[in-house]
Amino acid sequence: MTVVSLSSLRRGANQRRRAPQIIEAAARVFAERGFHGATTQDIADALGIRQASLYYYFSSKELALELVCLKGVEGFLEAGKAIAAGLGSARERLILLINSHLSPLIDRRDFVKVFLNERQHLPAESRRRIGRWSRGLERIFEDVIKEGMAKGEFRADLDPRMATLAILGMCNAASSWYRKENAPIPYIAGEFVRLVIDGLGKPAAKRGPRRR
Amino acid sequence: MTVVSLSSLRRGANQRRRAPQIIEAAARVFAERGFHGATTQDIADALGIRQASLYYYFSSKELALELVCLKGVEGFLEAGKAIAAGLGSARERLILLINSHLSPLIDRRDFVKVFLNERQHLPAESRRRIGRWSRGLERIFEDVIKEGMAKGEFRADLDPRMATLAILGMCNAASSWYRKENAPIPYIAGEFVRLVIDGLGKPAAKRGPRRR
DNA sequence: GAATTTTTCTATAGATCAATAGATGGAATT
DNA sequence: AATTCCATCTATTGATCTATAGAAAAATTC
Repeated sequence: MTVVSLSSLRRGANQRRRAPQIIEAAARVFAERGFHGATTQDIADALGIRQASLYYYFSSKELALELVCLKGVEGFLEAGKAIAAGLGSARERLILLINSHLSPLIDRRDFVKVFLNERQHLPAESRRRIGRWSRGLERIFEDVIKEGMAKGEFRADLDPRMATLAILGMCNAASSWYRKENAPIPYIAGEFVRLVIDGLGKPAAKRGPRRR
Repeated sequence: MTVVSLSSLRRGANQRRRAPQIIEAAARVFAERGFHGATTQDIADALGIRQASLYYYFSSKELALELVCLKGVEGFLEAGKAIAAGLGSARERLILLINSHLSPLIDRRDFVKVFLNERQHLPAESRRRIGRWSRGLERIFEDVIKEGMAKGEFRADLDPRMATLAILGMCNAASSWYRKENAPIPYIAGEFVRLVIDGLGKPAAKRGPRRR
């Protein structure tokens, strides 16, 4: 009789325990040197193992890039959807969107940076898949802006597409300077929100109570 | 007696007549595939010549990148300095800066894109040189914003550094989507200006005449 | 049209890099 | 202690890519 032992149940679950570390090292190296500028040797060096040993964890350098990009996207994916489905005024939701779009930088800066800068080098299929998702996020922003225009929360003469691209560009750029500037993400998000909602200019009237 | 003929005067001036074309092809290929993702063969293919023939025009692939980046920077350089030295209110000058920062996209999109995305792969020395210039441009924006705050044209509670990074991020991102969206640069600049100055939100008071 | 200069070509060297194959060491399991 | 499984290693192949050398062709000049 073969008895299903505890250890045999665990089998497979324990496989490639170091995989997360490996992918994180890949993210770091790709973020620093770019996908094509980085060699598998660089990744191995960052881990203190031999180049060929990496292939125990991924079957190709391109797959490593895909894994890194996926982890870079996840952060946005989770947060964005929840907010899109949630409640609140357009203004409130835009604030949440900007915050949630910046927050993955806290603990996944390299993954996000690689996703933003290197996804173009993914093989065709996964690039399309990730591109589709990317457009989905743009739409979430755009829809909230349109809603705000329709409800009179935002100016009616906006071009919502331009506004979306402007906001996303602004937020995404943070991935490249977040390391050098040392401002905490919630602070950055706060400044961005005020800039996007109110602009640089002084309000026409004396600073009065804003509709809430 | 050797007479200095017209042709001998012209000598050297006529050398490498095709150089601008070669660099433009390099810009196109670097913009599309990234510096390390592009091969010299790709550039040669874009020109319909042999790979080795390129080395008549530049002595290394890295030098080609440098030439492309320089042409990508020039556009900003010229315009930015003139505005910084010019007259006008902070608001007016910021508007000019945003316009002049976007305008090189019209006729040098690939050069700008390569400068923004691939300058990190330049050899140390030229990277530093270009980095120094880049910080110079940031300062131009930041100084105008500070001036606007001091003169009461802009809100006093801004973080001028964050505002600068936000605006530059927004503008620079345009280099990556300008091709797909088909909006003319002056239109994009106009939308960005309104967004930056006034924000998305409706002014607190009824749309009144703004101070000019 | 001969001479000179500019441009492009062929051929190839030399280096780097991703990926495979198979061996080895070590931990866990029985 | 023997066995099985996991992780890493050594060694190497084959492909790709930059860059050089020198010949050939095309254009320009005299």
